Amino acid sequence: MDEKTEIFVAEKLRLMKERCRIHKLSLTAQRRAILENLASRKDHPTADQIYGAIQGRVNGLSRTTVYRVLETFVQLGLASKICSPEAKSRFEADTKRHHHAVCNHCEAVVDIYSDSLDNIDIPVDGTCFDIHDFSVSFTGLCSNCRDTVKRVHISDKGEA
Amino acid sequence: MDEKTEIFVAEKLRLMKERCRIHKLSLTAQRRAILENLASRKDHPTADQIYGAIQGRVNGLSRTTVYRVLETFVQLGLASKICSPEAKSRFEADTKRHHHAVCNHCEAVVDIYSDSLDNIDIPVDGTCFDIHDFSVSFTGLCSNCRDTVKRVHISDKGEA
DNA sequence: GTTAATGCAAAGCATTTGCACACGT
DNA sequence: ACGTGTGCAAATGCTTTGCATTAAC
Repeated sequence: MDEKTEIFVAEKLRLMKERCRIHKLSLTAQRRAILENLASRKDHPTADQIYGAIQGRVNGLSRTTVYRVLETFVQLGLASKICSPEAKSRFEADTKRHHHAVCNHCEAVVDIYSDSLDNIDIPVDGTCFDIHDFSVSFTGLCSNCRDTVKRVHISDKGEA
Repeated sequence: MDEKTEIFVAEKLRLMKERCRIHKLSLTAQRRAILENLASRKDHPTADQIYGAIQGRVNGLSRTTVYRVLETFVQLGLASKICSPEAKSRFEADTKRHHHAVCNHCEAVVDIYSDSLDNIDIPVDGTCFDIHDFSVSFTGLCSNCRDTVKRVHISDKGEA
């Protein structure tokens, strides 16, 4: 683990303490271990992969706890959840390029058509990825839910 | 079903016949019914929702077939698969805005950081969606797989 | 007639839930 | 002490698989 990662992990742990205090959540060994593992890796692990990585190190850690703790972290804005292609899928017949907006509350998906989104500049980055296609995913509240729901989660995107 | 949808469905069916002929796949009643249902709806149904919608209309249709046929459609470029928030999830500790590239072959996920992507113009469209955040998802081949794999699937994005 | 597709039932994973016990504050 | 978090085991839900049957070309 390089120095940069160590600093990142330390900062995450600090932030967790702060958020837990604010929301009156306990600082358990499991939460610490899970956050430490997640923050120190560069891949995008599933709950089960995190469980596999630390089950030896935390006495009697259960898979259930990993699932629950990760969900808590997402609520606290300490982690993000991204979806995986092997997952439960939705389908659509429209195969032209277009984009989606997903409601954080009711999980409705709406299509977005936009020339400007279709033509964004694709950055040629260092990963040597051979890009075939792309799409933009928006998250937020749909027109039905925006009036009903005050606040969906506690995250404060953009910092730390 | 309005006229525009009817035309879309008819065109999809035509395309299916063509693709099936090219790849020597059978034109079964199930495939027709599933494509017809998928193409005529504006939502983003799960396999199960499609099954529920047409199980009465096709004699003895099985859930398994719906799963298999949808997968075939994706391979043929007749449908797209999008991931759903209720699905198998991956997590990451980085909650700053960034983007992802997912390998079509090994399903690896790599992070992409780019100021230009972070600042794309968000179209103010007619859906009244209250957008909280967004990210861009790229699909293609990662640096490992690009050399190994010739062609991942048969889709030809951009037409039809 | 051959080859491919379907249906069924069972298996496989990922994830969630209920409840008793243990831990953090 | 109090309330919350955890572990366990069982349940749930989505998806896949094996194999015999049936249908398409």
